[in-house]
Amino acid sequence: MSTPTTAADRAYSALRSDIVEGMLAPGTPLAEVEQAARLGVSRTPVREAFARLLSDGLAEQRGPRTLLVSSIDADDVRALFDLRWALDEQAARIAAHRGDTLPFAALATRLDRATELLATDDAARTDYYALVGEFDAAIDASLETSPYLRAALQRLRVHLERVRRLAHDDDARLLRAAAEHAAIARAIADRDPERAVAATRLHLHDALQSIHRHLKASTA
Amino acid sequence: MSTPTTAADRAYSALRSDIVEGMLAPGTPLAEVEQAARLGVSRTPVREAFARLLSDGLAEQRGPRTLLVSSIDADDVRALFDLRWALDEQAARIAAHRGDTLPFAALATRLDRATELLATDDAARTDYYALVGEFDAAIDASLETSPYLRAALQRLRVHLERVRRLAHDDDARLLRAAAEHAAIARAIADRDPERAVAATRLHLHDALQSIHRHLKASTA
DNA sequence: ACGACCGTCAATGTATACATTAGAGAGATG
DNA sequence: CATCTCTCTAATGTATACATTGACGGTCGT
Repeated sequence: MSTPTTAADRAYSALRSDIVEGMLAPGTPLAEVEQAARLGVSRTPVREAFARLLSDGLAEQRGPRTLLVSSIDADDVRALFDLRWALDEQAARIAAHRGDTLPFAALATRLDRATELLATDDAARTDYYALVGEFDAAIDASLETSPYLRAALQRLRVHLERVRRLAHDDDARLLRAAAEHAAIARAIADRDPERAVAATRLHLHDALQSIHRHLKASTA
Repeated sequence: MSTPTTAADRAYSALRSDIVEGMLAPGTPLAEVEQAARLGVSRTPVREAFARLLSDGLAEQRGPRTLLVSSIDADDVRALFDLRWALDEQAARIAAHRGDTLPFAALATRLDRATELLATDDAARTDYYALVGEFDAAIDASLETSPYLRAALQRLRVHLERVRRLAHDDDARLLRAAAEHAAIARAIADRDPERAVAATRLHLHDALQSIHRHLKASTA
């Protein structure tokens, strides 16, 4: 009962976490032997993990034989949002059309409550991020009949989490983000696709601006 | 000079082609030993190829240890278009904003000419598909600064080609498709994002309808 | 001193051997 | 006759050995 999953899966999860959490910094070379030793497995599962990271875009190839942790800068964020805009908008539209209204209604109220909490207690960040996670899960559930879109969204989210760690939201931004998320959830709960799309656009616009402000500030 | 690429790459390309072209039918089991023997390499590169096919969505897992060529039916097509709609629309918008106008202007005229040709010479199918390929390449070129969107599009196109082989366009449809494509190209060449998006929507709507008609006809 | 060229070797790419397990099929049982 | 279990095998998952190549450091030339 020690290894419920395969070694390749564990290697992948470990590396992926290390990259997303910044433990393996962008630009770090990924060597099979080194990681195999670190993770306590042979090169074979590590190799498989590297292939998946490459397909995720978490690693990139430089030259024919060297793999690096992929870089992520302000320009990547903009490029990421070019895709996110398309996917989130469509996801919101579909969720409003065919999603289960109940979870979104519940999330809307909980997000509103979180807005109040965040105003007073700044330790509620974790709760808010957990709520966003639930929101994403609710979106995924609504996309049961759109597996391709759902898969694209899930691939995207890994990168977005990386960005989130890079550009830590300030409290004021978090407050507005919660309100924006609540607006999206409510529009979906009301089965109003147009409003859901509009609210999503608003959220993405603000989120991108906030991130860019942050990155510009930390670069300068 | 016999192997310019790695064995894993060749195995992947071969399997991918076989799946897209229908030589490996949906539902066919993919066994490492069998494919290794067929392709004349060891299991290792085949294994790597399988991993990539899985991440492409060209193969799917049934149970913990069996891989099948992924199925594709009318419902998959609808799901595929849920994603395609989002991506193509955004791509058209961005191409109209920042793309090189010249290639699109050239493509527009060539597509119009193809429309005339298709009306008389039905052997011009190949030419038309080649033009669409060039159009896609021009879109990709316009997305140089949006690599995430471009990557998502490229992943999607493999599946679309599979659909195209599944539901062969009839001549009438091809004619309209060429005209619709020309309209998109012209809108992009004119740097008119809104029109490009509208033309894209029109094209996708018609394409989806045509495919569904075809599939319903062949199923019945 | 700076750049191009080249040999070394360490890391990758591939094959194979070993360990493990899922899945097909025989047999038993209701 | 269907279903369930159990076995057994053949395939996968992993490790390792072998082959191959390109990244790095040194040398040479200018």
